[in-house]
Amino acid sequence: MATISRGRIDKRQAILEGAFTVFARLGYAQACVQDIADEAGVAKPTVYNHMTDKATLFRHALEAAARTTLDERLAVLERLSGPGDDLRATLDGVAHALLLLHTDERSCALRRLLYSEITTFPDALDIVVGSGPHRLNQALAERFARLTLLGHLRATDPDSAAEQFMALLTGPLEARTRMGTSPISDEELRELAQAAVRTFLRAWEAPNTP
Amino acid sequence: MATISRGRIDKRQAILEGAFTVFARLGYAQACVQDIADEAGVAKPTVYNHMTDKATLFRHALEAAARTTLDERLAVLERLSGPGDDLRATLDGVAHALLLLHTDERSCALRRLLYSEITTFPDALDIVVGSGPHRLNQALAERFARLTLLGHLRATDPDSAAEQFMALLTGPLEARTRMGTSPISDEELRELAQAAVRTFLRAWEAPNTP
DNA sequence: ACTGAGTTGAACCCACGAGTACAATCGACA
DNA sequence: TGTCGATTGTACTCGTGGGTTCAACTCAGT
Repeated sequence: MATISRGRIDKRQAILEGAFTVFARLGYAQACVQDIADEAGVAKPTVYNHMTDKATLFRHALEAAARTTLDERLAVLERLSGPGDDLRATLDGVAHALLLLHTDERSCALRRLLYSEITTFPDALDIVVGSGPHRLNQALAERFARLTLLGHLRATDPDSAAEQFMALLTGPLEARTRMGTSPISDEELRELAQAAVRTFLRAWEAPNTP
Repeated sequence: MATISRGRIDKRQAILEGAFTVFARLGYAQACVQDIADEAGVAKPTVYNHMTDKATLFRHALEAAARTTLDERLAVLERLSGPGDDLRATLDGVAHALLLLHTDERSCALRRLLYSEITTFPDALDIVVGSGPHRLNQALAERFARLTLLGHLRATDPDSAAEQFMALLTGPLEARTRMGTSPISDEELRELAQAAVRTFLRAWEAPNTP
């Protein structure tokens, strides 16, 4: 088992990472197992030693990548726990960090893969998003609810607030980065974050701030 | 030429439509030309009579579908030309119409295809988006600029306003429709539209409305 | 009826890639 | 050192699908 045979550095991990890399570069159908094996520095039969199928290899690679990016984002949201004296500055920071993660190579590739294979792998969305945007929105809504209790935000639906915050943040990116295929400067990212926060606060900030 | 031989109803059109249907259902790589020919009610060599290649067939199918959906959306934006006595009601109507188009089968399939093949067809984005979101944003920004002159909207960047309006509108959809794979009720669509317009106006409406 | 462009069905060639078989090898552990 | 399981390279089978060929056919326009 992978957890015991540590003699040669765990091949399974290398296979999963290589698989994600190649799938991200070529898409599911175009990627051939030999390429993946090469990318992982492994022989083709070894791949089939660990994964029964190209399809399950794909699923596992997706799952691993999704878990990684979700954890990164949740970590960023932690900053909203400490209330902070300057709400706008805190939100700006969080927004910028989220945009950085959102424009990450890994993240873009994952979204592309999900979009592309959603028809041939209907369960891929459950694998990835089952712990994806939903959990993220939920966590964000939780923070917003707390901010509402502290009198910083309007006392309306925090779920809707979280939904719209993420929309304001990531929506404009698609057009500007050509769906994640062209890079974007850090300044532009920072401006986008500030613009999103500005609009968000104008609409959601509690009217009676002392 | 296709413009002359009208004897048998234009095959070219049937081929393009069939191609888009099959590509949308299976993705580029999985779709085989025979399937497309069957879908179009045409023999395989006929396909190659009109299109030199599977790749160019793909490009032309994308282009045709993109032109269609763009025209539909631009038509909706026309409603913003007549200023209208009730801005919110007008925006609600436009937002709802845009959401309907955005959740259309054709539209979702086009987005999926674009996302999936953007790496193997880097020029696909130019074909589609060259007359896609950019032109739409531009048209919307134009209307917003006019509304600003009429004193309805804040006198700030109309481009940014258009960008954020579209983001507020379409962003929440992705999660709710599971990337366009699960249907959404018309009521929910209407609520989403109103929520987006509410937030948008709170942030962008001119402060001194008589 | 004659011509010619476009269409059709069927068969064909060829490349590519998933998955397997096998003999040789390596590394850990007794 | 000897044994065992995992790994490796190679070579193989086999299905699939892009693209082509060709003879028969259909339907204008004359």
